[in-house]
Amino acid sequence: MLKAKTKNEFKDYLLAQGLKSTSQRELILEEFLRAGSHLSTEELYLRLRKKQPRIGYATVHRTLKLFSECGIAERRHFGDGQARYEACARDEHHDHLICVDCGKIVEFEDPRIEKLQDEVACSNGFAIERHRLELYGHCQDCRSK
Amino acid sequence: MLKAKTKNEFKDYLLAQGLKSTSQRELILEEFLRAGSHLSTEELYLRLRKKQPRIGYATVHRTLKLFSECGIAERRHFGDGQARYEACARDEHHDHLICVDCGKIVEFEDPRIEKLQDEVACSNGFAIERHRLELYGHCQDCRSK
DNA sequence: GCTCCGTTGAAAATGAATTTCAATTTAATC
DNA sequence: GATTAAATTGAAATTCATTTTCAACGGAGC
Repeated sequence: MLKAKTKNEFKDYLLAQGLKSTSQRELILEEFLRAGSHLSTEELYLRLRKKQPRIGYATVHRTLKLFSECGIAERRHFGDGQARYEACARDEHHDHLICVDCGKIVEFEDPRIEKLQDEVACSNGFAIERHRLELYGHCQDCRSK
Repeated sequence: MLKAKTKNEFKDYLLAQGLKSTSQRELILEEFLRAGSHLSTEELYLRLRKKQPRIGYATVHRTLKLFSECGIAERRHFGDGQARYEACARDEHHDHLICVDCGKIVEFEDPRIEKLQDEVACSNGFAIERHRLELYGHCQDCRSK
């Protein structure tokens, strides 16, 4: 199962860095994987509080940072002022469609676009490391309301 | 001249909104147009202070907000934690190449990419309003160092 | 000039992200 | 299981950019 694999990955990372495995870290990873993507620190914190009211915001924040350091999560900004974290499968990449009305986020990937990006970068003398593509608009549901 | 046109545009906008034309607003627009794009509030504020030491940060901030309301400037985030404003020619659009080493920002546009974006959005039921495409990498200069 | 009302600038407030620090917990070692 | 060194936790404080407040000021119509 994917989640179990990710959990092991995380433990390995902690071990390798001389960091410790704690009940909070396990709980946060568990909930992060369960909750689905694009959560803000605040949102994850509130969800966690329901299960473990004594957990601290700082711990959630630090643990999410750990996740992104070890490649389990990626930090993103979609323009509402909060950072959001999404679980990332290794070696995969996708971009986002964001509904400006309801906030829905849809993931997509398109190799043709990626190819053109490389082309453009190359002709400007750049070697691309990463990119960000976000399409903002109105989703089907919101348009038919 | 383009700058003069933009200045008139701004005055018209102020008039239309029942807002006032002030020496600060003129000065800020002047310097904004002179300074070239992708400035943060802080950077523009510091430049302005050299010419008019009594100008306030809040005024610069509010005026930049005005610019983006009336279509003279666009607000962007490139991931360094500060908003940046760029002068925008009407009906034009471009994307950005950002060097992760030296911070250089290069603008580009590619209709082929735009077309594919529309395609993707459409097939997901979205009507695009705007998009953001940023390519992060290493520029020629930084790679040859 | 007078008056109304928008603007300014300094300071305070906000909001998210991050850091501090004393108390606690982990995990390696005895 | 006890000891110990080092990492972690959570509450509170801090930081940093952004935004708002408010009293003094200034623009524009009368």
